[in-house]
Amino acid sequence: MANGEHIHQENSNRPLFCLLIKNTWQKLSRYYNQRLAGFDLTVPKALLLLEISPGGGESPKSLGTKLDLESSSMTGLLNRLEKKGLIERRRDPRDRRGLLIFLTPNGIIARETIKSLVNEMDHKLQGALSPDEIKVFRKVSTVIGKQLLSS
Amino acid sequence: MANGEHIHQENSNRPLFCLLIKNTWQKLSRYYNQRLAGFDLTVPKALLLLEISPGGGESPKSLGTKLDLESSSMTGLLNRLEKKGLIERRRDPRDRRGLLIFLTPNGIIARETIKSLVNEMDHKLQGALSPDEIKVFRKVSTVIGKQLLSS
DNA sequence: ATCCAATAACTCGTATACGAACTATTTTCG
DNA sequence: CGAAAATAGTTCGTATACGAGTTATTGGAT
Repeated sequence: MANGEHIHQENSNRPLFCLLIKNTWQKLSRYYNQRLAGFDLTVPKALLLLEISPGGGESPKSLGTKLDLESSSMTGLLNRLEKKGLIERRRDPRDRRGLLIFLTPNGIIARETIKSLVNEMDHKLQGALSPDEIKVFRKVSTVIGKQLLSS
Repeated sequence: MANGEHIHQENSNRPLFCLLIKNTWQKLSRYYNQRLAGFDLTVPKALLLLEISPGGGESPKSLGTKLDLESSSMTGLLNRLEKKGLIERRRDPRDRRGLLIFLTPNGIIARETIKSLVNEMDHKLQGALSPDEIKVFRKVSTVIGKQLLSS
């Protein structure tokens, strides 16, 4: 009886946190990808485009920090966006190791489209939930992210 | 002024829902993967192993439904687990299109290890949050998942 | 000045996931 | 019964992400 299997009152019905979050992300991702497919875009590409300010001039490193992506992941994403003619890589004149990323005219257009599309979807989600619920959800997500780093 | 850009009071500082959830999942995933690496496992493999009851005898289809994975994704996962000697595929005698999945003795051992490891991690997370917060978080996650299907 | 550590980006190999197309069965129906 | 539709798994091509290792460049320490 004291063998530990009743110490935490068993997750019985509840799915593991891990699976819950994985599934939420997967569903959200599929949903967004469907809607972005018409523009020949995907969630990661769209999120990156949104992160590049129309003025441009940020390094892949800096963008990767904002999106929490490794540099090797950035390289691939930037390659695909460059091939589609939405962004441009330029050498950083002040540090020739680095690059500066700029949106092309088409990239700027795409970004605007994505922006309203994603905002609309965010808004729809918020309509289905109370402000309090959203607040708690945001807080818990943040806590999870931070909590994991310190253990 | 009435041009719509102030209708929803701008997400100003808040990251988009999409990015928030993506980042939460990514961080969680990295964290779990690090801890599972010692067993030469990964999150998707671990979640699948947990889903196979020690008695076995479920089809890939059914397991895929529980994990919300396409059959093509299941094939790959099962291949990797089979190669590692943790599961076994058997023909379903009652429907020769189908398969039945069983844990090997090593698979059963691995599953037990994962189980306590994952429960422990779940527990730790729950310790950092209030029961109410967890409840709301679970609810919102569920709502998001369901909401997206119906639009 | 020179040598070594740090940094930015890239390459490579692997795992994950999807969708579309294909194969082998089974089921359904005319 | 026998053809057509449905179903289970697989294969294939693509996108994403990681980590380890590589190259080029910069910066620091001596």
